[in-house]
Amino acid sequence: MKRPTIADIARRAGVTKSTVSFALNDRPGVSDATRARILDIAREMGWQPSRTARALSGGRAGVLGLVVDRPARTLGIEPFFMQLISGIEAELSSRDLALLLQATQDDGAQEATYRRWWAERRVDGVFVVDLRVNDERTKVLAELGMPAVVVGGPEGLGGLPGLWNDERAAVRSVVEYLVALGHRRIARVAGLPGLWHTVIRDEAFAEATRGLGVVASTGSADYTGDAGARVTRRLLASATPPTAIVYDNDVMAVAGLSVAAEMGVRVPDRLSIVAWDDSVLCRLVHPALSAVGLDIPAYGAEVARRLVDLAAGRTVESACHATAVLTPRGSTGPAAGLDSSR
Amino acid sequence: MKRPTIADIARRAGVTKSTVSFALNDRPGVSDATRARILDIAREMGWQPSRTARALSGGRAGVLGLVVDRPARTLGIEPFFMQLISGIEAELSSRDLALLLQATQDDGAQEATYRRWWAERRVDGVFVVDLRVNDERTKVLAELGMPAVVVGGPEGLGGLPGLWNDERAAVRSVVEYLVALGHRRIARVAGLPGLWHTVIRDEAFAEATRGLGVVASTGSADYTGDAGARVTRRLLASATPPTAIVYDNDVMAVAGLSVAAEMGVRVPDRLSIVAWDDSVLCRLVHPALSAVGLDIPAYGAEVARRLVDLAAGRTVESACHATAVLTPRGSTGPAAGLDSSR
DNA sequence: CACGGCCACAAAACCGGTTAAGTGAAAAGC
DNA sequence: GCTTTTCACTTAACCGGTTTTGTGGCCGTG
Repeated sequence: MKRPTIADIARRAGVTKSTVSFALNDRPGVSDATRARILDIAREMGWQPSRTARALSGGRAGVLGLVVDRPARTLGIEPFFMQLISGIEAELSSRDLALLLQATQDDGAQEATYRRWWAERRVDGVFVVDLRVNDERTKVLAELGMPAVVVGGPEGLGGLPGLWNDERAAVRSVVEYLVALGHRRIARVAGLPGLWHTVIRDEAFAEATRGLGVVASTGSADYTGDAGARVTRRLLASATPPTAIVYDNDVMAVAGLSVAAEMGVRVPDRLSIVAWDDSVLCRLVHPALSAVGLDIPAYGAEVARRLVDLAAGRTVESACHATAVLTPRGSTGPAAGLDSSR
Repeated sequence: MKRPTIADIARRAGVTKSTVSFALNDRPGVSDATRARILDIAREMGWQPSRTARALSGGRAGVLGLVVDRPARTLGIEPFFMQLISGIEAELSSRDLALLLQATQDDGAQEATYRRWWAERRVDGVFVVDLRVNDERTKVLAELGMPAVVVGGPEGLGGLPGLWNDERAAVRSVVEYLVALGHRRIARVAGLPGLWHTVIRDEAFAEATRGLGVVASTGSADYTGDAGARVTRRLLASATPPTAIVYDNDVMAVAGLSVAAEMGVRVPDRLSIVAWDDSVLCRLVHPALSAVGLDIPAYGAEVARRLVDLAAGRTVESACHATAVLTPRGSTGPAAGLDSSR
């Protein structure tokens, strides 16, 4: 059987489409008796509003978009995204909105996707992730006047509202924790150099270690296990290896742990490891990794709420969401070696 | 500035909407000169078709849906889904289709989502993942007449077309590999009991080990690291511990490896470990895990092609996609202990 | 009693496309 | 030379809602 439309209901109820529409949308101008009758008929016929018709008429699609720019094979491994997505999802589905997902290969394709989506009126707004230094996307979005919320900040937002976490405070707490354990040679394995994310943590790390008598070094990687392993090997093979390494994500930290095992460097006796982005992964390995984490689904939900507001025409301010906290586990301990023997 | 519509183009070109529509859709009935003029104007004005208008008029949404039924926090950790999704995405975006994602909490919600999407004409079809024994979803989808392709099979498809991998052959190859290495006590740590996936592997494992003088045992888990660790502890603490364990996913295998390290059971000297679902995770740990894997993005792409065909009204047959292959790495080796000393 | 206001509903336009049916003029056919 | 066909385009309906404008009857009021 064909799906019922408001015209079908109108015919059965002996009224016109508009009356049915008013009744179904709880708007004044319909008598209680007629309204009740229409609602009954609608329920009986199993009517559901057509999303497309509403979208065409109302001018809003009821869909928010997310473009993720990672190669297919590495996309899966980082828990961050799926957790963010499921947080966003939970918020959206409770409001009867949908999430449109697209995985692209490069930044240019991402901008093209934004343009197309907006021109096609396919989405009411987008989430922007992986904010870069001098990010072209913010310009495109501002130019289009497309509602967008940046997952990140506070720098480089390009006029768009953002929601970020206090990276500086988190970095500081990690450094202080390690220094308290006696570590004086601390290395950091950073994520992709172009991301604001990385730049902010770089600065915060330099800042936090300054004046504490700490020899800080930063190695550049790209979030993949291979890069994390490579940098770790180099660090551990140096004449004065660090006694603690902080990794910019969990995947690299796990890779670093494996390299340590492979090179016979015992964790945490000889080397302490701290991972960013706490996830199941950190508790999966032995020893379990001390990690800096936060409630990512909650973060996603909050970001979603903001984009919903923005798409509905309300103004949204940029804000700091939370500060990630360190959960010490088996991979960190007192510094060993020369430093502690003094 | 407002987005241009075909009416705007028609006005500028001095023709009617329908002529513009014909011209833009490469349909006959328009002179070459007029067609060229219309195309020029459309390009100049930056016209893009409105998806919603097309969807309303044409009856198809240009969207395919995927409902994933995992708790937010565990969703992220398994690389399988993101890889599947990105494979699907790659295929869909090349055809200008979109993927609508929804994460639900229970199976009932999933059916409700299907009904709602279909009633709202929001999607043209759906992907069905995590097929269960006696899966209610297949009934609902058949009842709705909603195009759907099952990621899995060949059993329990409930009349829907499916695309699966040859689990039996893969299980057999793993068992034969381990037996060739001298293993006679092989354990399997299975995934969620309700999934067809699991049932088929259970049977295949029993079948493959039969008649080879192998003592086979299967422990039930749920894909989480915690469950994998728990079962592994139980297995290794028994009087006659297995010399090889096959895990139903990579996460549990990594957890198992950690438990072995924690209990002082050396891998692969005392225990060989094989993971299902090969991913970066397997190469991240030390020793790297021997794993059974396949090209999941390619699998996703093939599934997507099938659903696209089905949604376009073409008939689609169920089929076997591929057989996962074993990649031996550092976690497997010759069996040690009593068995090899004979 | 004439008037205005309000109520409940009808009529119709609109969103931006697609598509079936219709039309006038030129080209083809006998 | 007249009919028929073809071509190129127009008219108008349709998809399924929302929203603006119209309208007739009932009400209260001075």
